[in-house]
Parts: sequence; C-alpha cells; structure tokens
Amino acid sequence: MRYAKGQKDATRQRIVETAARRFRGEGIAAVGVASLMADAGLTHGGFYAHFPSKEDLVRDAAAESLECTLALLASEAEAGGIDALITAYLSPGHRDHPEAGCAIACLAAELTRHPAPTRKAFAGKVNGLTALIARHLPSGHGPAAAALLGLMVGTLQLARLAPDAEQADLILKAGRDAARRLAAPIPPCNRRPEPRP
Amino acid sequence: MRYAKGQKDATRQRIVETAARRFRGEGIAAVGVASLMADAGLTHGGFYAHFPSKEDLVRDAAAESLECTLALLASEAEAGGIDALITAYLSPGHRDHPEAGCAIACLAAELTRHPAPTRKAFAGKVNGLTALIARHLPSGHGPAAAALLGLMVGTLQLARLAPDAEQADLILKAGRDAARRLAAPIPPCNRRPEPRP
DNA sequence: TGTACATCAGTGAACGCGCGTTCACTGATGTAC
DNA sequence: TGTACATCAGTGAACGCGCGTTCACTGATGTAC
Repeated sequence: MRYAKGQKDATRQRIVETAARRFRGEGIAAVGVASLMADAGLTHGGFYAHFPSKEDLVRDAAAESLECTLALLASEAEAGGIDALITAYLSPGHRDHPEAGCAIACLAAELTRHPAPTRKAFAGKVNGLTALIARHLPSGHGPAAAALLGLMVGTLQLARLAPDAEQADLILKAGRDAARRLAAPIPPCNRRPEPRP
Repeated sequence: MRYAKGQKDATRQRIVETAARRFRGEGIAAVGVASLMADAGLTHGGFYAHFPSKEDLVRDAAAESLECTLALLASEAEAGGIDALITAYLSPGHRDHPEAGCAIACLAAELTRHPAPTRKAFAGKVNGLTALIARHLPSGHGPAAAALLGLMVGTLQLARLAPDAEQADLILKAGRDAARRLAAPIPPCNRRPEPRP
C-alpha cells in the first residue's frame, strides 16, 4: 500500500512516543523492538525503515520524554513559580506514573551506560531542565539548580522504591519541604550557621 | 573434586561480590549468569547449586552492595559528622567508580521494576541508610534525612551523566553545598522566608 | 594402615526463547502516457 | 479519461547470538570397614 504524504513521519512519531512511554515504564533493555512495534500497531521488520538501530530510537525517545517533562514543568513554574514546579514533580501522581513522567528519574542510571551520542543528547536536555529551574530561583541561587533537580530526581526514586504508599508519601513530603528550603533565599543571619555540638 | 569445609560458602560469597560489582557497573539486565560465573572463575552450570534463580542473586548482591556503602558512610560520619558523609558521597572518586559505590544511584530505578521480594530487601537497606543520616542530623531534622539521601543520589547521577569532568565537578560542588544547607540547623529567622517578588 | 565407597562442588552440553537486524516481497497509490 | 507502471511504507520469514535454566556427569576427598 502507498500512503498519504506525511504518513511516514506520523508513524515514526508514533514509534518514538510508544518507545518514550515504554522505556520509562519498563527500562530500555527490557523493551524489545518487536514488542515495541507491535505496541505501535506495526510489525518489527519495518522498524529499520525509520531508524538505523535501536540505539537511535533510544536517543530520540529519551530526548523526547525529557522535552515533554520540561514543557510541563515550565508551564507549572510559569503559573506558580518554583513552588509549583516542586509540588508537581514530587507529587503522588508523578510517583505512580513513571511511564508518563521524568525520564531522568527512570533512565538516568541506565543511560549513563549507553554510547556517548545517546548520553550527550540526553545530557543536553537535562541542562535545559537545570536552566529552567535556575530561572525560577532567587538571584544568586543559580548553581543550586542542579542540586535541586538532583534532590527531586533522587527523592522521587526513593519514593518509588518504598514498599508502601504511606512511607512513599512521607518521602515525597520530606522532599518537597527540603526542596523549598533550597529554593528559599538565604537570609543574612543564616550565612554562617554555628557548628553543631 | 571434594572441597574443604566452608569452601562452598566462600564460593557463594565470591559470586555475590562479583555480581555486586558488575551489577552496579553495568546494570543488572546487562550481566548474564554465564559471564558472571566466568568472572568468578567458575562455569555457568554451577550457579544453580548456589541460587535458585538469578533473581535471588540480584536480591543478595543488591543488599550486600548497599550494606557495604552503609558501613563506609557510617565510619565517615563517625569520624567527621554529616559533612564528612556528604563529602565522601559527592566526591569525584565516587562519581568515577559506580561499580564500587552506592547501589541506589546505580540500581534504584532498575530495582523498582523487579519482583516485590527483591524490592523490599533493597528498600530495607535504604531505610538503614536513611536512619544513619538521620542520626547525624541536628535534632528535629529527622524527616529531612530521606530528602538529603535523595539529593545525594540524584546529584551523583546527574554528575555521572555530565559530558565532561568540568561540568560534573560543578554539579558535585552544587550538591555538596546544597546538602550542607539541608543538614544545617534552621535558624529562627529563616522559619518564614518572605515570598519572592 | 589400606582399600572401597559415598559425597557433592563444580563441569559443560543442551533446552527453548527472545533479542537486534536483514531482506525478498506485497500491494495500494500517485504519476506518465 | 483509461491504462500501465514506478514508488515505497509496511510485512513476515530467517539470520546468528546470548539469555536463564536443566541435567547427566566428573573426580577429589572424607568416611566406613
């Protein structure tokens, strides 16, 4: 069958979006090309008409995932500042739906072991997220943006690991409180905290 | 050949330690039983004399990894308080040697997708690490321990993802600074920061 | 003390299976005449 | 306008390979006589 103009691009996009969801939900190594294509309503043979290799799809899907999260968090921050961004990231909804959430929390460790082009493409998007956070931090807090992102990523992972919802909720709350402390301006009287006993 | 008493236990321990190192370095899915046994100086057939399945090894190896990190960080904290623990965790050495470092940073996301017994065994050890941190925080900061651990885990992952050493160093530094801010006592004048403009 | 035997940690061939990738093919449509 | 043909997105069988797991076997040693 011959297809309407633009159909191939639409199919490719569908593969990327399916992959983006499944990689986050199941891990990259656990999702095979054949199963992925079936999920997108296609047979596995056609995959290589769209991508030179699975690794190329990984790069596109990981980048696309994070792009999506970036846009979502940007609109949160636009509307409610850094507090809204923190609340959205460390929410029960985000904890319970990794397949639709931040790719860093799901895939950062796995991507660290992927080839340099994949890693670099992803790292570039991570920088975009760090920059978004920095823009919504009080002036002078710029360098803390990476740590705040790290806090949110790590805490979300810990919450997902917790064996019951109650403990997971406590971890999320601790993360939100700590994140807000980091995002708050440093008052002059806290510049040199006295040493603990 | 028949072996000296205790030899089987020693072999099992060697398999666990080899697995603990390789899982952290390469990811669980990427390390096969045959390759692992060869690395431990054995043939793959003997594996099932020690473990009912690969998943049982995963559980033991993940727990053992984290136990090891817990002991190391406990002695750091014993000697130099929470600051020393933070410095050790967010150090270039830790960043550059995931195979010998914290299993949470390497494996948390992957373990989230493993069967409940594996997840629970690991989560128990994570709680031990959270408790260690809580013990070295100022009184009243207990709940922040999970967030501080999350910050260290997430920031280490971001540093490992950074494409060059320079950027990775900056991320580690931002993490250390933020972690110390979280670990510092809250001064009365900072309890209610004024809202940002 | 010397010999026959039971033990059992470790060996290595084999199992079915799913992986990533290749390739000859299909067949509906747009284009040329 | 009607017919022949070129295009090409998608199909599905096949490739070699490594996976987790099973199992009949090996052979050095501890034990029984």
